[in-house]
Amino acid sequence: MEIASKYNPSEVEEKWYKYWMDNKLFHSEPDDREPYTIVIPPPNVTGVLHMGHMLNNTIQDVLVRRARMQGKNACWVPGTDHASIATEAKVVNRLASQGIKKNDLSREEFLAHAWEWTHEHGGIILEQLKKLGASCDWERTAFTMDEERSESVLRVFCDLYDKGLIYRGVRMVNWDPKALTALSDEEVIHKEVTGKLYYLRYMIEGDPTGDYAVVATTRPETIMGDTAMCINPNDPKNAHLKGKKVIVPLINRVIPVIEDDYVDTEFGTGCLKVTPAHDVNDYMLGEKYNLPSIDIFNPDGTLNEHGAQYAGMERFAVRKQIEKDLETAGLMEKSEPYTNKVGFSERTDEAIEPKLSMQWFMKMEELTKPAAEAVEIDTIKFYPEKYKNTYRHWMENIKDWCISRQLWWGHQIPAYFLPQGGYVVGMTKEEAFEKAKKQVDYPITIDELKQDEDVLDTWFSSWLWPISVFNGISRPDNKDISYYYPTSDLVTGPDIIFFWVARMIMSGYEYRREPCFRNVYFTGIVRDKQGRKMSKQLGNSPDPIELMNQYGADGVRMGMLLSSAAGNDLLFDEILCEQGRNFNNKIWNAFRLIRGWETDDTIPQPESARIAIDWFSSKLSETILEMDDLFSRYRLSEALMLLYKLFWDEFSSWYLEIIKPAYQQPIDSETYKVTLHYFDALLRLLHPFMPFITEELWQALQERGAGESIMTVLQPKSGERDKPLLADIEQVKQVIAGVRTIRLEKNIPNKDALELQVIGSHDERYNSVISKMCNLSSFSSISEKQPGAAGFMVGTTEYSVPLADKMDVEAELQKLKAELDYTEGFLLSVSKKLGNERFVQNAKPEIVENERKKQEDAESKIASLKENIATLEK
RNA sequence: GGGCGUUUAGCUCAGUUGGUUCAGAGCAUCUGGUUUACACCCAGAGGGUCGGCGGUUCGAAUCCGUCAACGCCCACCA
Repeated sequence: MEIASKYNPSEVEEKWYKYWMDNKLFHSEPDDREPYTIVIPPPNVTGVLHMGHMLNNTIQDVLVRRARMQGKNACWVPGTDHASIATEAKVVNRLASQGIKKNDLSREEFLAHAWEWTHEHGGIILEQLKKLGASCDWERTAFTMDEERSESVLRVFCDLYDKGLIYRGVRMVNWDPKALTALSDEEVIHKEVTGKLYYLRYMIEGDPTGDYAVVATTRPETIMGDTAMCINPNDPKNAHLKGKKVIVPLINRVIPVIEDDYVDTEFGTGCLKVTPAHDVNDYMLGEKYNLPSIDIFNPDGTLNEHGAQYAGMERFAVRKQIEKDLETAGLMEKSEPYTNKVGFSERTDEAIEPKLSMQWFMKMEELTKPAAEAVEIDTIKFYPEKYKNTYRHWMENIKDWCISRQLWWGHQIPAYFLPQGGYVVGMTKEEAFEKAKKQVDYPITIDELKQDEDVLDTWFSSWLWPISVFNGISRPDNKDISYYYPTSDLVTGPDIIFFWVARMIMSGYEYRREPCFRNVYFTGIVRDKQGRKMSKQLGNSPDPIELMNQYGADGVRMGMLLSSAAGNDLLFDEILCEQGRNFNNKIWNAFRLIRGWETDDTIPQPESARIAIDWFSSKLSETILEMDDLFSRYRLSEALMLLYKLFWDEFSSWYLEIIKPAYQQPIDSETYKVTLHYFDALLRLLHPFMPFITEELWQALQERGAGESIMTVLQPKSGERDKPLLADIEQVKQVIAGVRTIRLEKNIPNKDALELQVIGSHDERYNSVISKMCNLSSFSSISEKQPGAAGFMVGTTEYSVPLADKMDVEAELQKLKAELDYTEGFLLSVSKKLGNERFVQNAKPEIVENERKKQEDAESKIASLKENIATLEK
């Protein structure tokens, strides 16, 4: 069979993915095995795959495939999120490009467009995940707005309402004037903005001298909403204002001066304008002192009728205009450059307007108790652990969650307004009607009930995800939820620890009385190699599909993993995908080599092959143990690197080179058989990381039955480890490397056989290996080094190769002297240590013993080095 | 303003309870090598005052203090 010298991923990837699908190898049903469950962090339904998804899903796939190969019943549930605000924004934009305004459409018409968009773009991302090799149970694909998940959301809403945990009320909320909706605190990003601090003059009412107070503010456009001025009662410099009234500039409205020690006397002039409708703190002052509240903004951020002459203008335009007008009127004392933090909408990047409005909220305090404890006592473990702090801090300072959004795309709130005020909450309109009839004492018809127009925050459906994907809300005792829940691992980014992770933990305890997962692995953020976040604007994000076409899915998976030290941001560099591709090729070619050998039953197994087999068996066991440890700590990057070295260095460069028969010679069948077995084991270890190439080669390794797959065979188990043998072979490698170095330095081609001489203790057992790897003509033990020989030391044993005329005495002397120098220095430091009585007394005996041995070894090494130098200098 | 984290080779990172020749890995670099699996390769080599300073200790990359730089999260000082 002729095999290409380069691995071509595109030929095999599609084939095997289809094979896995056709044979339903990703599908899971409850059985008596131990379950292993992951729910995917659902990507936006209309999103496209980016590098963050690549990383996240590669990790999940590695974990799932490994669990499956450990004999667990692995189930990875895929799905998508309706992403209320993001999707609605996209639909609005598309409509706008067609000249249609959202307001011109009815709710039903708009939703029809939104569903059309969803069906058009939805699921693309799931198809892209397939290209990556994701072994999701596609039969379980869920969508946060499909029937089942929607029912879960409504049920939970009604339930929490009945429990008194959901309430409706007027509160100061974060208002996004572009998206025209309220947002939760978590959706607001505070950014530093350089602006101005304006000092405004508020004339004192009835003061004959024309005296005034000066107020410092960053938002002069809100003066129309002022309903008081506040000073600190203990502030002597403003004491004269006590009990006075002042006049709001430009609009000449009279407002009282109130006193509260909230005011910082050091800031500005110590006078604070109070605008209860447009500032959170002012709102609290307003509540405390019963001040009127004047809302001067329309929902879109323009000024309303309270904006006087500025009505209809946009808020930032007003700021500029009012600055001029104040100057003209002589009411602007001064302005100075000022930097402060302003909240922006996470989605629209619009400056948030604090706004009083009627919204639905969820009480959080009760829910946090079991959730906070679970993480605190490691019932749910965080990797890396540092995020426990972040989590704890948020939990301890939690505020009620604003869950209503003034949008259409999402789960419409199941609350129904009654004709004469008030409302009822029910799963359906019919249910609500039944409740309404009991609640009111006047006759009503079902048509008089009007459902709340608002929808729920997207995260109100996501927070149920680990339960709702198994229908555990609507049918709490079903077979799936009982089997798969609690899920095992969650893989996600730390940026959604509050949005999602924390809330899932809460809902898990509220609805299942159990943790929703055992471990949370937080990935880092994918950045470019200069450390910049990947973004569309910068254009620094490679197209994952392109990458996979270029390097193969396995290559890209490896590239992602290699760069992702657990919990750190990763600086993605395409060169790592190249490394991944090269590794694929290495595996491919090792296979070609093995596959090309003819076997012969009649030839005996060479001694060197027998040693190599024993050694590699131990090496394999050792690696498997280390892998287990690394996986238990989610150090996937290191686990892969370990395998990489095992395959490339230990297996290819050492094992295969030792057992390799001479050119066009057959190999003994015993060695061949074991080698195939090792190769098989390596493929199985590699499979979670590189599913495609390992399946391709596993299938090619021997005849396989229909539907058989490497996916479902077990991981190799670690066996006996012969530690002395492992150590011996490391010595042997050093001897071989020593000879190779001599060849390189003296320019001796590999085909010229060399004589190797040894002075001192040497283990004869491995001579066959050394001879083969070094092309030796003879191996002899001598008592004194010959003058014309190049040498090296391994431990305290000296090896030398007689070179006759090729010898460069000067160079050899220099080398020896340098080594003598180093060893003498080393001996000095060891002796010093041993000469220190306190060391000998205090250090552990084995440490001291070790130092003694080091001393002896160094002394004997120095002796032989000196001897050699003397011989050469003759 | 508070909290957390990071700082080790040119780059990206390991380094568990302080002690084995502990200063490591991969990549990159340099040198030599192509009829005999793989140049997407093989063999070999160079490269670091472990961010600075101070302390504890017989002994510090590791523990403590302090400073610096960078990053992240949280916070109502207008």
